[in-house]
Amino acid sequence: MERRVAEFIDACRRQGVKATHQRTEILRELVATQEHPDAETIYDRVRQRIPAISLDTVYRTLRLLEDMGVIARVGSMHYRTRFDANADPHHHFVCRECGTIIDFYSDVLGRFSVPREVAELGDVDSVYLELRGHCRMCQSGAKNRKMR
Amino acid sequence: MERRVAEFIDACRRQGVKATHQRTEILRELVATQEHPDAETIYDRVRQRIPAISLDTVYRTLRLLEDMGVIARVGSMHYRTRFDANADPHHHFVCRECGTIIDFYSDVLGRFSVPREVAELGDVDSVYLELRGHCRMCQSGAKNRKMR
DNA sequence: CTAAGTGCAAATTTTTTGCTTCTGC
DNA sequence: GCAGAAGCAAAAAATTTGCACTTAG
Repeated sequence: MERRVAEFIDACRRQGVKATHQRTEILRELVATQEHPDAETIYDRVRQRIPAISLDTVYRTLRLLEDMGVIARVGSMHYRTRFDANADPHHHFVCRECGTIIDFYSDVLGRFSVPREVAELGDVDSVYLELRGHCRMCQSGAKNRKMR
Repeated sequence: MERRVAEFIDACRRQGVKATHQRTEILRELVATQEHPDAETIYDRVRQRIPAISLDTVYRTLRLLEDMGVIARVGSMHYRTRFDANADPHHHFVCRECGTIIDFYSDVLGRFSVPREVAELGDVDSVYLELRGHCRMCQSGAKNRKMR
Protein backbone atom coordinates (compact mmCIF):
# COMPACT_ATOMS: atom_id res chain seq x y z
CA MET A 1 0.00 0.00 0.00
CA GLU A 2 2.52 2.60 1.11
CA ARG A 3 4.77 1.28 -1.60
CA ARG A 4 2.16 2.31 -4.19
CA VAL A 5 1.85 5.76 -2.69
CA ALA A 6 5.63 6.17 -2.58
CA GLU A 7 5.88 5.11 -6.20
CA PHE A 8 3.23 7.64 -7.10
CA ILE A 9 5.01 10.46 -5.28
CA ASP A 10 8.13 9.49 -7.11
CA ALA A 11 6.42 9.48 -10.46
CA CYS A 12 5.02 12.92 -9.64
CA ARG A 13 8.48 14.23 -8.95
CA ARG A 14 9.75 12.86 -12.22
CA GLN A 15 6.85 14.22 -14.19
CA GLY A 16 6.67 17.58 -12.48
CA VAL A 17 3.20 16.92 -11.11
CA LYS A 18 2.23 17.88 -7.58
CA ALA A 19 1.70 15.08 -5.11
CA THR A 20 -1.05 16.72 -3.13
CA HIS A 21 -2.74 15.40 -0.03
CA GLN A 22 -5.96 14.89 -1.99
CA ARG A 23 -4.20 12.88 -4.66
CA THR A 24 -2.38 10.58 -2.31
CA GLU A 25 -5.53 9.99 -0.26
CA ILE A 26 -7.56 9.14 -3.34
CA LEU A 27 -4.90 6.70 -4.41
CA ARG A 28 -4.76 5.22 -0.90
CA GLU A 29 -8.49 4.70 -0.94
CA LEU A 30 -8.34 2.89 -4.24
CA VAL A 31 -5.36 0.76 -3.28
CA ALA A 32 -7.06 -0.15 -0.01
CA THR A 33 -10.05 -1.82 -1.65
CA GLN A 34 -10.64 -4.71 -3.99
CA GLU A 35 -14.02 -3.29 -4.90
CA HIS A 36 -13.41 -1.36 -8.11
CA PRO A 37 -15.38 1.61 -6.86
CA ASP A 38 -16.80 4.43 -8.93
CA ALA A 39 -15.87 8.09 -8.46
CA GLU A 40 -18.76 8.81 -6.12
CA THR A 41 -17.88 5.92 -3.82
CA ILE A 42 -14.27 7.04 -3.61
CA TYR A 43 -15.49 10.56 -2.93
CA ASP A 44 -17.65 9.39 -0.03
CA ARG A 45 -14.78 7.52 1.52
CA VAL A 46 -12.08 10.11 1.07
CA ARG A 47 -14.42 12.74 2.43
CA GLN A 48 -14.36 11.03 5.79
CA ARG A 49 -10.75 12.05 6.04
CA ILE A 50 -10.77 15.22 3.94
CA PRO A 51 -14.25 16.65 4.51
CA ALA A 52 -13.69 19.62 2.23
CA ILE A 53 -12.65 17.62 -0.80
CA SER A 54 -14.83 18.07 -3.85
CA LEU A 55 -16.19 15.51 -6.22
CA ASP A 56 -14.59 17.15 -9.20
CA THR A 57 -11.18 16.82 -7.60
CA VAL A 58 -11.88 13.12 -7.34
CA TYR A 59 -12.78 12.96 -11.02
CA ARG A 60 -9.78 15.03 -12.03
CA THR A 61 -7.45 12.96 -9.90
CA LEU A 62 -8.76 9.66 -11.18
CA ARG A 63 -8.17 10.83 -14.70
CA LEU A 64 -4.67 11.96 -13.78
CA LEU A 65 -3.84 8.66 -12.12
CA GLU A 66 -5.16 6.83 -15.12
CA ASP A 67 -3.12 8.95 -17.51
CA MET A 68 -0.04 8.32 -15.41
CA GLY A 69 -0.69 4.61 -15.65
CA VAL A 70 -1.01 4.28 -11.88
CA ILE A 71 -4.58 2.99 -11.97
CA ALA A 72 -6.90 1.65 -14.62
CA ARG A 73 -10.42 2.22 -15.71
CA VAL A 74 -12.55 -0.91 -15.87
CA GLY A 75 -14.70 -1.35 -18.90
CA SER A 76 -15.00 -0.77 -22.56
CA MET A 77 -13.66 2.18 -24.37
CA HIS A 78 -16.68 4.22 -25.29
CA TYR A 79 -18.63 6.75 -23.42
CA ARG A 80 -21.91 6.67 -25.22
CA THR A 81 -23.65 3.36 -25.41
CA ARG A 82 -23.39 1.81 -28.82
CA PHE A 83 -25.60 -0.80 -30.38
CA ASP A 84 -25.11 -3.83 -32.53
CA ALA A 85 -27.71 -5.38 -34.80
CA ASN A 86 -25.85 -8.62 -34.36
CA ALA A 87 -27.16 -10.28 -31.21
CA ASP A 88 -25.23 -13.49 -31.70
CA PRO A 89 -22.14 -14.05 -29.57
CA HIS A 90 -19.13 -12.49 -31.21
CA HIS A 91 -16.24 -10.18 -30.43
CA HIS A 92 -15.22 -6.64 -31.23
CA PHE A 93 -12.19 -4.84 -32.45
CA VAL A 94 -12.22 -1.19 -31.39
CA CYS A 95 -9.97 1.46 -32.86
CA ARG A 96 -8.58 3.73 -30.16
CA GLU A 97 -8.32 6.58 -32.55
CA CYS A 98 -11.49 6.77 -34.57
CA GLY A 99 -13.66 4.57 -32.39
CA THR A 100 -14.66 2.27 -35.19
CA ILE A 101 -16.02 -1.02 -33.92
CA ILE A 102 -15.68 -4.11 -36.05
CA ASP A 103 -17.33 -7.45 -35.32
CA PHE A 104 -15.39 -10.63 -35.60
CA TYR A 105 -15.89 -14.27 -34.80
CA SER A 106 -13.29 -16.47 -33.27
CA ASP A 107 -13.25 -19.73 -31.48
CA VAL A 108 -11.75 -18.04 -28.45
CA LEU A 109 -15.21 -18.17 -27.01
CA GLY A 110 -15.78 -21.83 -27.56
CA ARG A 111 -12.25 -22.81 -26.66
CA PHE A 112 -12.21 -20.64 -23.62
CA SER A 113 -12.28 -22.60 -20.44
CA VAL A 114 -12.84 -20.68 -17.30
CA PRO A 115 -9.75 -20.83 -15.08
CA ARG A 116 -10.29 -22.71 -11.83
CA GLU A 117 -9.74 -19.60 -9.75
CA VAL A 118 -12.60 -17.92 -11.61
CA ALA A 119 -14.85 -20.96 -11.46
CA GLU A 120 -14.61 -20.60 -7.73
CA LEU A 121 -15.84 -17.03 -7.86
CA GLY A 122 -19.10 -17.85 -9.55
CA ASP A 123 -20.77 -19.21 -12.66
CA VAL A 124 -19.78 -17.64 -15.91
CA ASP A 125 -22.51 -17.38 -18.51
CA SER A 126 -20.91 -15.16 -21.08
CA VAL A 127 -17.64 -13.72 -22.24
CA TYR A 128 -17.09 -10.21 -23.49
CA LEU A 129 -13.91 -9.73 -25.47
CA GLU A 130 -12.74 -6.48 -26.93
CA LEU A 131 -9.50 -6.09 -28.87
CA ARG A 132 -8.09 -2.60 -28.89
CA GLY A 133 -5.69 -1.02 -31.27
CA HIS A 134 -5.49 1.08 -34.36
CA CYS A 135 -7.39 0.35 -37.51
CA ARG A 136 -5.80 0.40 -40.96
CA MET A 137 -7.48 3.66 -41.85
CA CYS A 138 -6.02 5.48 -38.86
CA GLN A 139 -2.61 3.92 -39.39
CA SER A 140 -2.50 5.22 -42.91
CA GLY A 141 -3.17 8.67 -41.58
CA ALA A 142 -6.65 8.93 -42.98
CA LYS A 143 -8.61 11.49 -41.05
CA ASN A 144 -11.91 9.97 -40.18
CA ARG A 145 -14.36 11.52 -37.84
CA LYS A 146 -13.98 10.37 -34.30
CA MET A 147 -17.02 8.29 -33.58
CA ARG A 148 -17.07 8.58 -29.83
CA MET B 1 -32.52 -7.17 -43.69
CA GLU B 2 -36.24 -7.64 -44.25
CA ARG B 3 -35.82 -11.05 -42.72
CA ARG B 4 -34.70 -9.39 -39.50
CA VAL B 5 -37.65 -7.04 -39.54
CA ALA B 6 -40.07 -9.88 -40.24
CA GLU B 7 -38.61 -11.87 -37.39
CA PHE B 8 -39.02 -8.90 -35.12
CA ILE B 9 -42.66 -8.40 -36.09
CA ASP B 10 -43.21 -12.05 -35.43
CA ALA B 11 -41.57 -11.86 -32.04
CA CYS B 12 -43.76 -8.87 -31.24
CA ARG B 13 -46.86 -10.84 -32.09
CA ARG B 14 -45.77 -13.69 -29.89
CA GLN B 15 -44.89 -11.42 -27.01
CA GLY B 16 -47.88 -9.12 -27.29
CA VAL B 17 -45.73 -6.10 -28.08
CA LYS B 18 -46.71 -3.59 -30.72
CA ALA B 19 -44.63 -3.55 -33.87
CA THR B 20 -44.87 0.17 -34.52
CA HIS B 21 -43.50 2.05 -37.49
CA GLN B 22 -40.92 3.73 -35.23
CA ARG B 23 -39.70 0.42 -33.92
CA THR B 24 -39.33 -1.26 -37.25
CA GLU B 25 -37.55 1.77 -38.69
CA ILE B 26 -35.10 1.91 -35.81
CA LEU B 27 -34.37 -1.75 -36.26
CA ARG B 28 -33.96 -1.25 -40.03
CA GLU B 29 -31.50 1.53 -39.43
CA LEU B 30 -29.42 -0.62 -37.13
CA VAL B 31 -29.52 -3.67 -39.39
CA ALA B 32 -28.53 -1.51 -42.34
CA THR B 33 -25.21 -0.45 -40.87
CA GLN B 34 -22.06 -2.11 -39.68
CA GLU B 35 -21.17 0.93 -37.65
CA HIS B 36 -22.41 0.16 -34.15
CA PRO B 37 -24.01 3.56 -33.81
CA ASP B 38 -25.10 5.24 -30.60
CA ALA B 39 -28.66 6.32 -29.86
CA GLU B 40 -28.17 9.85 -31.15
CA THR B 41 -26.78 8.66 -34.47
CA ILE B 42 -29.69 6.31 -34.98
CA TYR B 43 -32.02 9.15 -34.05
CA ASP B 44 -30.50 11.41 -36.69
CA ARG B 45 -30.87 8.78 -39.36
CA VAL B 46 -34.36 7.62 -38.56
CA ARG B 47 -35.48 11.22 -38.35
CA GLN B 48 -34.84 11.60 -42.04
CA ARG B 49 -37.70 9.22 -42.64
CA ILE B 50 -39.82 9.91 -39.55
CA PRO B 51 -39.20 13.59 -38.83
CA ALA B 52 -41.43 13.65 -35.78
CA ILE B 53 -39.74 10.79 -33.97
CA SER B 54 -38.27 11.69 -30.62
CA LEU B 55 -34.95 10.77 -29.11
CA ASP B 56 -36.56 9.14 -26.13
CA THR B 57 -38.47 6.79 -28.40
CA VAL B 58 -35.15 5.76 -29.84
CA TYR B 59 -33.77 5.09 -26.38
CA ARG B 60 -36.89 3.22 -25.31
CA THR B 61 -36.91 1.16 -28.47
CA LEU B 62 -33.25 0.26 -28.26
CA ARG B 63 -33.81 -0.98 -24.74
CA LEU B 64 -36.82 -2.96 -25.87
CA LEU B 65 -34.94 -4.53 -28.76
CA GLU B 66 -32.11 -5.38 -26.43
CA ASP B 67 -34.46 -6.94 -23.89
CA MET B 68 -36.07 -8.96 -26.66
CA GLY B 69 -32.64 -10.20 -27.67
CA VAL B 70 -32.98 -8.73 -31.15
CA ILE B 71 -29.98 -6.44 -30.82
CA ALA B 72 -27.06 -6.13 -28.42
CA ARG B 73 -25.35 -3.39 -26.53
CA VAL B 74 -21.63 -3.17 -27.11
CA GLY B 75 -19.46 -2.74 -24.07
CA SER B 76 -19.02 -3.64 -20.49
CA MET B 77 -21.77 -4.06 -18.04
CA HIS B 78 -21.59 -1.03 -15.82
CA TYR B 79 -22.95 2.35 -16.23
CA ARG B 80 -20.78 4.41 -13.96
CA THR B 81 -17.10 4.29 -14.63
CA ARG B 82 -15.29 2.13 -12.14
CA PHE B 83 -11.64 2.18 -11.22
CA ASP B 84 -9.02 -0.39 -10.46
CA ALA B 85 -5.88 0.19 -8.42
CA ASN B 86 -4.34 -2.61 -10.40
CA ALA B 87 -2.94 -1.14 -13.58
CA ASP B 88 -1.26 -4.35 -14.74
CA PRO B 89 -2.93 -6.32 -17.50
CA HIS B 90 -5.50 -8.67 -16.07
CA HIS B 91 -9.11 -9.69 -16.53
CA HIS B 92 -12.39 -9.23 -14.72
CA PHE B 93 -15.25 -11.34 -13.57
CA VAL B 94 -18.41 -9.26 -13.19
CA CYS B 95 -21.49 -10.46 -11.33
CA ARG B 96 -24.65 -9.57 -13.24
CA GLU B 97 -26.62 -9.37 -10.07
CA CYS B 98 -24.62 -7.42 -7.52
CA GLY B 99 -22.12 -5.87 -9.88
CA THR B 100 -19.12 -7.11 -7.97
CA ILE B 101 -15.96 -7.03 -10.05
CA ILE B 102 -13.20 -9.47 -9.31
CA ASP B 103 -9.75 -9.37 -10.86
CA PHE B 104 -8.13 -12.49 -12.17
CA TYR B 105 -5.08 -13.43 -14.11
CA SER B 106 -5.01 -16.00 -16.84
CA ASP B 107 -2.76 -16.89 -19.65
CA VAL B 108 -5.57 -16.16 -22.09
CA LEU B 109 -3.85 -12.88 -22.71
CA GLY B 110 -0.45 -14.32 -23.43
CA ARG B 111 -1.80 -17.26 -25.34
CA PHE B 112 -4.18 -15.18 -27.32
CA SER B 113 -3.21 -14.85 -30.92
CA VAL B 114 -5.12 -12.38 -32.95
CA PRO B 115 -7.14 -14.14 -35.65
CA ARG B 116 -5.97 -13.38 -39.14
CA GLU B 117 -9.21 -11.67 -40.03
CA VAL B 118 -8.66 -9.25 -37.16
CA ALA B 119 -4.99 -8.72 -37.92
CA GLU B 120 -6.17 -7.40 -41.26
CA LEU B 121 -8.40 -4.86 -39.59
CA GLY B 122 -5.61 -3.18 -37.68
CA ASP B 123 -2.95 -3.56 -35.01
CA VAL B 124 -4.11 -4.84 -31.69
CA ASP B 125 -2.30 -3.47 -28.67
CA SER B 126 -4.45 -4.71 -25.84
CA VAL B 127 -7.17 -7.15 -24.95
CA TYR B 128 -10.07 -6.47 -22.66
CA LEU B 129 -11.77 -9.59 -21.34
CA GLU B 130 -14.76 -9.60 -19.06
CA LEU B 131 -16.42 -12.77 -17.83
CA ARG B 132 -20.03 -12.36 -16.82
CA GLY B 133 -22.13 -14.47 -14.58
CA HIS B 134 -23.29 -14.81 -11.04
CA CYS B 135 -21.03 -14.75 -8.05
CA ARG B 136 -21.23 -17.27 -5.24
CA MET B 137 -22.80 -14.77 -2.89
CA CYS B 138 -25.68 -14.04 -5.22
CA GLN B 139 -26.14 -17.71 -6.04
CA SER B 140 -26.52 -18.50 -2.38
CA GLY B 141 -29.26 -15.93 -2.19
CA ALA B 142 -27.30 -13.48 -0.10
CA LYS B 143 -28.74 -10.03 -0.51
CA ASN B 144 -25.91 -7.70 -1.18
CA ARG B 145 -26.29 -4.14 -2.27
CA LYS B 146 -26.27 -3.69 -5.98
CA MET B 147 -23.10 -1.87 -6.78
CA ARG B 148 -24.08 -0.33 -10.04
C1' DC C 1 -62.11 0.17 -28.41
C1' DT C 2 -58.29 0.02 -25.28
C1' DA C 3 -53.88 -1.00 -23.66
C1' DA C 4 -49.57 0.01 -25.22
C1' DG C 5 -46.64 3.38 -27.37
C1' DT C 6 -45.28 8.09 -28.78
C1' DG C 7 -43.85 12.92 -28.30
C1' DC C 8 -42.80 16.53 -25.53
C1' DA C 9 -40.71 18.74 -21.87
C1' DA C 10 -38.62 18.35 -17.89
C1' DA C 11 -35.85 15.67 -14.64
C1' DT C 12 -31.92 12.66 -13.44
C1' DT C 13 -27.52 11.06 -13.46
C1' DT C 14 -22.79 11.25 -14.43
C1' DT C 15 -18.93 13.81 -15.64
C1' DT C 16 -16.59 18.10 -17.07
C1' DT C 17 -15.29 23.08 -17.05
C1' DG C 18 -14.41 28.16 -15.86
C1' DC C 19 -12.87 30.75 -12.57
C1' DT C 20 -10.99 32.32 -8.12
C1' DT C 21 -8.35 31.09 -4.27
C1' DC C 22 -4.83 28.29 -2.31
C1' DT C 23 -0.45 25.52 -1.86
C1' DG C 24 3.46 22.29 -2.98
C1' DC C 25 7.89 22.70 -4.56
C1' DG D 1 6.82 33.24 -5.49
C1' DC D 2 4.40 31.06 -8.96
C1' DA D 3 2.61 27.41 -11.80
C1' DG D 4 -0.20 23.98 -10.95
C1' DA D 5 -4.11 22.25 -8.07
C1' DA D 6 -8.37 22.56 -5.26
C1' DG D 7 -13.01 24.10 -4.43
C1' DC D 8 -17.20 25.89 -5.86
C1' DA D 9 -20.84 26.43 -8.76
C1' DA D 10 -22.55 25.93 -12.97
C1' DA D 11 -22.65 23.55 -17.46
C1' DA D 12 -22.58 19.74 -20.38
C1' DA D 13 -23.65 15.26 -21.97
C1' DA D 14 -26.29 11.10 -21.86
C1' DT D 15 -30.25 8.88 -20.61
C1' DT D 16 -34.75 8.43 -18.25
C1' DT D 17 -39.47 9.69 -16.78
C1' DG D 18 -44.40 11.71 -16.18
C1' DC D 19 -48.13 12.78 -18.63
C1' DA D 20 -51.58 13.69 -22.30
C1' DC D 21 -52.44 12.32 -26.87
C1' DT D 22 -52.26 8.71 -30.53
C1' DT D 23 -52.43 4.18 -32.68
C1' DA D 24 -51.79 -0.92 -33.44
C1' DG D 25 -54.21 -4.95 -32.87
